[in-house]
Amino acid sequence: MAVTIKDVARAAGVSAATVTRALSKPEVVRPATRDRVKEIAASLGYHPNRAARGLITGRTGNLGLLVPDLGNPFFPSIVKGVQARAHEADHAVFLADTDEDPAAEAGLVRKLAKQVDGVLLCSPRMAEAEIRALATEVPTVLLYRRVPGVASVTAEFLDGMRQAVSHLVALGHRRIAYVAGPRTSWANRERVRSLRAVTRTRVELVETGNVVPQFEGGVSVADQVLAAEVTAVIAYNDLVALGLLHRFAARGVAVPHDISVLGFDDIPLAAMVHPALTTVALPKDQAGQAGVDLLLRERHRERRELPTQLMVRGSTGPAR
Amino acid sequence: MAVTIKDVARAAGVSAATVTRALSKPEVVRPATRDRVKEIAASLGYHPNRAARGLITGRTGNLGLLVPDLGNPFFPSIVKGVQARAHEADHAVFLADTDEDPAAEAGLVRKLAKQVDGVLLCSPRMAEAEIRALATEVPTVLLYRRVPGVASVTAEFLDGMRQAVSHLVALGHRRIAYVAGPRTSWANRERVRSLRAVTRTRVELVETGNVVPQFEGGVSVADQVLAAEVTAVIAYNDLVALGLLHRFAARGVAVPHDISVLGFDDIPLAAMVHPALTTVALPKDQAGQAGVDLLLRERHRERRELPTQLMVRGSTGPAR
DNA sequence: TGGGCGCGTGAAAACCTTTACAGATCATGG
DNA sequence: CCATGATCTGTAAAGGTTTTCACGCGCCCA
Repeated sequence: MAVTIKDVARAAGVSAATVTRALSKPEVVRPATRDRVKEIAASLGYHPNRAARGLITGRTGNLGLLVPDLGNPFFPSIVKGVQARAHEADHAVFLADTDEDPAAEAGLVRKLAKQVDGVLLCSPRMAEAEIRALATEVPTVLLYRRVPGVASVTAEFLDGMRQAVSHLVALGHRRIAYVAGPRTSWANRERVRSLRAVTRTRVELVETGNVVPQFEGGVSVADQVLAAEVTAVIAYNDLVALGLLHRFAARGVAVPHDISVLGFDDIPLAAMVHPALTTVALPKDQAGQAGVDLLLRERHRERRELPTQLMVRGSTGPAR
Repeated sequence: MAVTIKDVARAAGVSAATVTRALSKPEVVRPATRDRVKEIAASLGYHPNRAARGLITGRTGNLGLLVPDLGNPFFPSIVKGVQARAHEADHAVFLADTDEDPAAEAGLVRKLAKQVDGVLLCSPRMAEAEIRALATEVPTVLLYRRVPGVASVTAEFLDGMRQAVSHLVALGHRRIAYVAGPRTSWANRERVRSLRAVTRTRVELVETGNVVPQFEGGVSVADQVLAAEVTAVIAYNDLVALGLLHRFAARGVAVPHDISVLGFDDIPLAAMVHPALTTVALPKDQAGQAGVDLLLRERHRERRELPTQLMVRGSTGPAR
């Protein structure tokens, strides 16, 4: 079986207490003893059993991370950021994919709650009350969602939207469509709000119905967008924008000549297609890292808002 | 604090032993008692502390999953499959992204090893000897790699390659390039092997140097491929193929008119671009699920090989 | 009516670690 | 040389759960 602290203690001729001290607070044990214990522990390949340690310290060294859909390349980027920072801090991360199912979220978190020091909820779709309840049960940091009293990392949507609309306006666009994401998405509501604030007088805004935040969502709503006779369209996210692009191409609509398309997120894919997608880049790595920092430093109510950046590529051009 | 088994026991007027039995082996406790305990446990929101349970049972209810790069959409698909199956079996999953760094892999696994019932190594890049060593320390299942004596889930590369080459040959291609992936990738070696076996006499094969298995890898090697004067190119994976497509478009090379492009994996993205990518679909969800099954059922030496399927789309056509 | 059996339950030990507390050792100053 | 304090180490309890063992009760059969 695995080597325990007792094995080390016996081999070193000391008590278990001395072993644990030698390893976790070296300054309180006599140097000679400490070195001997450390050496023996190493030679035996001893690693403290984290479950046992967690039982007594109440800290597990684990983090939970919830994402709505790993199939959307936006989320893997965040996961990578979380991972990197968590591993630096010697924490492991539990990942759970909720498949865009709001009902599954709370249950998954509660199951994880017992074995983590905190959870990162990435773009959670559940109700605000639920989140608030959860936050009282386990240290919680929200990524891309804001709930009063709960720590969060978000991006400057308003500024991002301003950049996007200014860009389109400068290109002569005066009638713009917005393809809305999931009703349950805070980010979607936030984008709509920003968009309305930013377009106010300069631009006529056409809002479509809500779509699933995926390629298929864009495909399915593309014809409606064309029928709306706009010269530009802003999509809830890049995946939806790519869906639009796809359907436009199929219908022989030239981008950006006939219509300009603008996305949100800046997933790696956005730069790979033809025409490359103009999009508002949101912080991903940084958001993940900031989230972990907040969690580990126990900043339970802090809010961080990271900057956004318009990436101008080939899918936007002068209005027809 | 959290609700413990004692709270439930007290509330139900029974001992802790009865509570644990009512929940984990319901058949041994009197129905009336069992139902009452279950009801009270539920109303109190009791979930056993997994650390404490793990301490005594030696099972943690956790799985470890290692992937080389979550940024490659192939891996999130596998992760989703693993997740789904693991959650069904009431297991949580630790995810670790190694960033294509073979040196980091073993260390990450060893850190995880203490707190999981087993690990899934997805396309591990480390040396075979290292994997064999790891497999003696912790139950291990390999995904998309084969090592003697270690359980694994792979795909029928040979058959997939046969489908791909037959397709190209039928279209009149006689000189085909292969863009190789990482030298450390078993999948790459396997693809080369299959390709050589399958092309033997019918086709002249041109192999390029190794590239990173990403979009950039395809971009960087595209001009070499053109210089090789082939009529078709098979890429290590879809991402590389998309890189080729991108560079070809930039150089004004028409696909599939001037050159046919064929990928491997069938990531969701492959169907979203123009022209859509012809590719050999590898099982992703199923591979993940099969891996979890092998791990949980303790089939420590079993091998499973899942079928592959050529997806013919727009990027392949008759040879010029 | 009494012995035995089986079912259902409780008490206690075990898992491995950390930590508060107490004890031991040693040096120093009186 | 002893008392005092400082430094180091050991003992024991605690954390939440599962499991073994034993006990009590009711029932059946002789």
